[in-house]
Amino acid sequence: MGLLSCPGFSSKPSLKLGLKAISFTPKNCSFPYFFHTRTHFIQTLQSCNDYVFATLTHAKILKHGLLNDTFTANHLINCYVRLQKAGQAYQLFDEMPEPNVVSYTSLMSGYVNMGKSQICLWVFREMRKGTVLPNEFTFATAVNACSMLADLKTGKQIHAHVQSFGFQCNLVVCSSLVDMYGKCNEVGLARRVFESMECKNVVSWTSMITACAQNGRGDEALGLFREFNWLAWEYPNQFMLASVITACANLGKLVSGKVTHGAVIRHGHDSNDVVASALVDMYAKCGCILYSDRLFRRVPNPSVIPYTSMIVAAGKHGLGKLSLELFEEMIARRIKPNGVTFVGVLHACSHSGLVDEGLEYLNSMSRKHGIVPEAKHYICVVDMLGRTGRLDEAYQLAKSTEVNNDEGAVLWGTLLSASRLHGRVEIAAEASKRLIESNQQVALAYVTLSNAYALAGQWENAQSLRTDMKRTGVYKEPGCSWVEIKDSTYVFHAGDVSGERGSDILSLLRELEGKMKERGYIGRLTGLVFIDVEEEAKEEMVGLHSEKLALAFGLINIPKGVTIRIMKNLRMCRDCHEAFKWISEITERDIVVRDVNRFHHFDKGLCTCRDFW
DNA sequence: CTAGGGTTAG
Repeated sequence: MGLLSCPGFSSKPSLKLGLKAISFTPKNCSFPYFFHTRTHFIQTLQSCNDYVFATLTHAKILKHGLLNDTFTANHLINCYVRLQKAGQAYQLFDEMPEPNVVSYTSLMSGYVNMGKSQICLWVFREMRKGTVLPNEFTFATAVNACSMLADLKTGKQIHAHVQSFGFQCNLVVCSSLVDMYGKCNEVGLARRVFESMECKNVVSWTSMITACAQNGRGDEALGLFREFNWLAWEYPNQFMLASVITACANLGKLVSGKVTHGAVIRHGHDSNDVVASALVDMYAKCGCILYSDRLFRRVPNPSVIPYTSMIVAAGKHGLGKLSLELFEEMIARRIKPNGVTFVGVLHACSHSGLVDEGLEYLNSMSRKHGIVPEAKHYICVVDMLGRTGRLDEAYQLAKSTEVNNDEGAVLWGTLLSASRLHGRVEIAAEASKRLIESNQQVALAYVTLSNAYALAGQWENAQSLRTDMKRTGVYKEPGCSWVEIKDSTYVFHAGDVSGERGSDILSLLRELEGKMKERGYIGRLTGLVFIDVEEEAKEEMVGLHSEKLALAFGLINIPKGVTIRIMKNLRMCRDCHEAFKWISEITERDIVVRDVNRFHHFDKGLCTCRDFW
């Protein structure tokens, strides 16, 4: 046993005094001194929240010769784990003569809680080499490590393991499996585990709802929530509500969002930070930035999470200055920003044309805040430079950014959109090449590049790309928009004016355009440029066309006072936000604009930021 | 003694 190697007490003379030294007097000892039995040690360890105290207790346990006792040592491991002392926990574990399943599991959960899931899995593998058998706690922890890492392969292996050990009916193990599959974007597999469960509780329902909400299946999430409420076995808690609000946000369902907000208040979760953040985000995504602001201002002591949500919300609405003010306010309050906060700040700069400020913030990240910029930050900056037309800088930065395959797709897709927007064909070609090579967003790469060629008047190139696409069978799935009116959803496909009331819609759009012009808006709702090479090409060019159709459709059919929701393909920046505000005023209706697609529908048609700058 | 769920971005 490496007793003396444990830090904090190796040189303490009292060690040599032997057992007699245990009769401390209250005078020279500020902590409970009446340690005669194992139970006392354990009670002390369970309530111990101080590292020095833990070390002292460790020393005493050692003196009593209780360190070889697995039960006592396990408590000590847990104590170190609670104090985030991975090194101490591991050392102690390593010196145990007979670690049992609890020792292993405690250590594993310690690593997961400290964000070292990889090591957790290593401990698990080590355990499997020995004779100690895992139990349901061990599996839950190992699965949890896989979800943190989004490691589907290992997750599946452990799932198989779970079955061979007969834990496939365990509530907690299954909940963590549902969560793991959700985090790995495998909603189908999550659902399968969920359906197989004989008994479910609020946690397993939350895992399933979250799996849907985080994978673009908001409707399914809301359906599950409805089902859960209908069963009425348990009340939804703050975790579940936060996920449901996220689902509403992603669907642009303002009314459902408000209803959920009501449930939050009824169940007394309105003081919860994360719930408040989800609400701030939801209102912003549903177009109600004023509600976001009001809500945010009511959070008593906002942590980094509500601040970040609000920074992002303001940025989304083109209120870059407000985002930056919030950031500075946060710093002044000594709240530490995290990586996501900077994504929000950079994103806000990007969408308000605050390029120099944005670059300054990027530089300050590691210098002032000790956060090393990652690919996601560089992607924001590439976007920011690209939007303003500083394509060469954007390209240089993109080339020097280290990315994995997924990040690469976002990075080069961002650059591709920007170069198309500014007619930089050569950079567009390079970006498309990289996208196609990485085997991601291939159709988008083809279509966008082809459009870039077409815009630059290089028709042969545009045409040959189209031919290539046909030959290789690459197909761009057409996008669509939808508008929800009461209980019905009306779906529109791009460029489709052929509907029942197509001509009505067009004439109404012209009328609206006229009214907007009167108020000084210089954009156009109709008459977008078609560069018609193939049918799918239209989609790329007229992404917003369908919004306008949806909008017009709504205006024609809906009586006053009904909420119209228009979704898709729109990134809010100052000018388009204004435009919609005007439309909203003119028509006396709430208008909610939602972006459904994850990738690259920046600045189409109405939302051209160049005009603003 | 050890276990599961929530926010923010692209």
